[in-house]
Amino acid sequence: MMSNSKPTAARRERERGARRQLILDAAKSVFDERGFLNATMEEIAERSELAVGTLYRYFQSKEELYVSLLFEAMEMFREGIEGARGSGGPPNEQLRAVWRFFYAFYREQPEYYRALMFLHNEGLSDAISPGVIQEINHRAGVNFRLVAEIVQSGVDAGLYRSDLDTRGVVDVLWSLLMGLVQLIETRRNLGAPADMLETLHYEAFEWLECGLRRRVSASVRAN
Amino acid sequence: MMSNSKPTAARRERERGARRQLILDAAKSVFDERGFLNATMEEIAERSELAVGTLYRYFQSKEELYVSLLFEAMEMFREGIEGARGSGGPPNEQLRAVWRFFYAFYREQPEYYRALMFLHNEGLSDAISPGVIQEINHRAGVNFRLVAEIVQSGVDAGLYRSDLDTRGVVDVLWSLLMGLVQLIETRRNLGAPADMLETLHYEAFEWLECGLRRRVSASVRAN
Amino acid sequence: MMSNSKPTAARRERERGARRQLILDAAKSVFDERGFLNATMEEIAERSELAVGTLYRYFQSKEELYVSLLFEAMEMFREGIEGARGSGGPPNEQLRAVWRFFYAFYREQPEYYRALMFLHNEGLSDAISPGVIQEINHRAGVNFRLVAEIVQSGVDAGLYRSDLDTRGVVDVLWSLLMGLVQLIETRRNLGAPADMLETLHYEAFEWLECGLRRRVSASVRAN
Amino acid sequence: MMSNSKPTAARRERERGARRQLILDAAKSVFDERGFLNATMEEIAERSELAVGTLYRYFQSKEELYVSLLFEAMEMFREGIEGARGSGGPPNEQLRAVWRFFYAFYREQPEYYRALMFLHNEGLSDAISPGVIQEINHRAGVNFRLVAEIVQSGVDAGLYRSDLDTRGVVDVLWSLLMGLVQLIETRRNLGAPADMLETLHYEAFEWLECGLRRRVSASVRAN
DNA sequence: GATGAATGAGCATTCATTCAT
DNA sequence: CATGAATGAATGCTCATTCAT
Repeated sequence: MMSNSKPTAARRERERGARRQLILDAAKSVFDERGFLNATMEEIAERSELAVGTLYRYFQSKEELYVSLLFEAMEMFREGIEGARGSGGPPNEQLRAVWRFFYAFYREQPEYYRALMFLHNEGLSDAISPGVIQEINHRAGVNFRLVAEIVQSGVDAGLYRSDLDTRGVVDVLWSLLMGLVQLIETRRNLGAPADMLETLHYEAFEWLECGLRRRVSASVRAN
Repeated sequence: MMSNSKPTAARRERERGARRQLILDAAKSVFDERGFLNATMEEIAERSELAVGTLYRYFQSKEELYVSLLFEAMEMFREGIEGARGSGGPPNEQLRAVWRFFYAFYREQPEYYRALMFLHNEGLSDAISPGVIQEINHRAGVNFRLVAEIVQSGVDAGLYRSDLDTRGVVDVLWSLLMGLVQLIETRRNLGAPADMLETLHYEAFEWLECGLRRRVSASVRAN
Repeated sequence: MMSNSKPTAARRERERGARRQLILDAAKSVFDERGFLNATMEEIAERSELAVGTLYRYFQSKEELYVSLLFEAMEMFREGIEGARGSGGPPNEQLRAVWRFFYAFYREQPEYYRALMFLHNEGLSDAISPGVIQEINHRAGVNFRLVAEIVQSGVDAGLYRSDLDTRGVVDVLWSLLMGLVQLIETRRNLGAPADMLETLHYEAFEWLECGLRRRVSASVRAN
Repeated sequence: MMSNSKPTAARRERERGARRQLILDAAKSVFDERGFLNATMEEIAERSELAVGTLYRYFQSKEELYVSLLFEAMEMFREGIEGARGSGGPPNEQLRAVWRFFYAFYREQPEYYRALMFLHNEGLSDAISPGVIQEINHRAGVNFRLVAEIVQSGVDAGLYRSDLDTRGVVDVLWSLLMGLVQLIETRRNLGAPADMLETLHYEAFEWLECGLRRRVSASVRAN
């Protein structure tokens, strides 16, 4: 019976988590609407119905708040990847499913991709606590590893070349994804024709995936 | 004959061009050192030994000045691509040479890549005159077309699949390049291990290029 | 009999005093390290292992906490003065001993001098409870009176001029001390040469003390 | 004839100086009313009818603006000292005149004394350009030297002891002045009786000055 | 055309203090 | 009594851009 001897501590923990999420939700909507630079901490505070100072009790800086959005994004990535992996199909199909998920996720939540690109800013780590950076690195590592395991299972199944650097394959897949997103958005930004992302996205995968496969007989070589 | 009826006009034109270049050179060095956000128009003015106001007679805004750096970058890209194409080797070698050039150019002038990524910023066109955007689009189009012609020549030579969307191939190559650069720089930024760009870069091309080739006999298909 | 009718009350009193001292000790070390402006109540709370709110149950404000450090400083002054007085030497030696003590105390605990100078801030009394101000005034009065008694004993012994305003003498001594400290620290702050405090301090006393003495015969007068 | 070839440059220089003085005047009145901490750059801007940004084109920081007030204060000190020196009286009278001037100046412009005490703040130099610190040091040096020359002339006249460290004498005089000001203002601040500054100020000088004099015959010595 | 002094809106961040538990 | 999360007002400073000369 003598259970929950510290009811306050537990509730506090819960409330802290809830409030943190409240801020993150407000932040997501503001950053989404205005972009990082034009977003103001004041608006985030208003939208979360908290005081500005409270935001800073949960996040060290505007940058840290922005980057913290990636925690949930990466969690969703993980779920998507595990979903693709758990589908039970052959490894190449799993990989294709991951790729499709990446694309679908981008269409649904493009702002997360902007936050991902934000990580590219030099000197970012000055504004963010080491713990957050560590967490980002950790989650990214987990996700990359999950996809690498799919590739590895393709190798094990004799489907992919046995000399593949599976981690490198994932890096390349990810790079291709981010690069495509960037290209398409840049074109739209500059008013250049930017159609066909879907097709391009699909084909790019096929081309790349082809290079991973084990050859039964040589393909045509010009030299 | 050789009409020099307007010597002043000609000289003026020349001086204007020289001064414009002066500004661009100063801008490049400042943006390079400080990044776009931390660079100030005042420092660029000082370094070009011109007045701040003069900068605005040549460039509509800080953004336009930054983006204008891409004119020369794209010219260098063009030269690199034409160099690869003029090497006389087979199309796949030409393509590989282009890819190597991209990499080498990044190593030498990484700041141009940052300016390229800058184009991704939403709402950028508000700060830039249409002419500049047009010029960027034009030059990009030229370069993409040049590479696409190499791919096409590969198709014509029976080396690449005849159903290739050559323009799409170039988009994918370019996306892969930019994505890799971004990934590597992000990792460095976050203190994550970020070695092996060179190898990765090389392999990524091989994998991708493989998917472009015409198949003599089918490779292993799992399903 | 030994009434322990209110053991809790007594213990409470003791605990309250101990906790108060705990806070003062933490405050001293924080103010010492950071200075008044850069010190935060939060850090003081952490270092005393108490909650921020608790600090405010003992001290009305940050200012009051800072100024309250002077209680112990003034107690130490009192001990120093009484030590000098109890040495049994002639009054002028006692006075010199006081002066030496002032100097030694500054060398050991310069932060107390900063708190003393802090009293100079206009509008300070708004942030401090009257009781604390009263206590400061009281202790200062006691100390000044003690020194004044030494001067008076010098007068009584025929050593010092009989028309001396002994209280004024002490004011001047104290002012000279504080002024010297300020001058030396300002010079150090501005990177100006600031040597010789010790010598200066010593000589200043001799010059001043000389003016207090009863003249047996006139000294040279120029006019 | 060909005179004033650069009238614009000259006028600009003049205007810059005038505007700088405008700011200093506004700053003096605001700092005077509110004290350093409660003064805001915005109010100084309003009162000088300039934009906030303009203030920062003339002064690097709020601190630098405050401290720059001392330029004019020190100039007034210099004039006062030279006036005392030029009075033609004997050295001790000149010194007394300097002392009286110090006192009068404090009564008229007590805010300058607060700025002088401000120099005591640790870490001040971080907020002030080296040039300003240098200038402060320079002007202070000039003034101290001028007073030291008076003392020296007293020594030369056989009035003061020949073993005097004249520079030290001035340091002590200055310290005594600042210490007295501080003591009196502290007392007023704490509601303690703080009368008699004038008398005290006068007597302090007499006592101190006495110690500088050459003795014709020994005064009473107790030991 | 060139100049460069002036502009001034805009914003992240701090921290002493409160008060519900 | 102790707690410590929440508050939110308050402010120094930047810097792209303009425009009178």
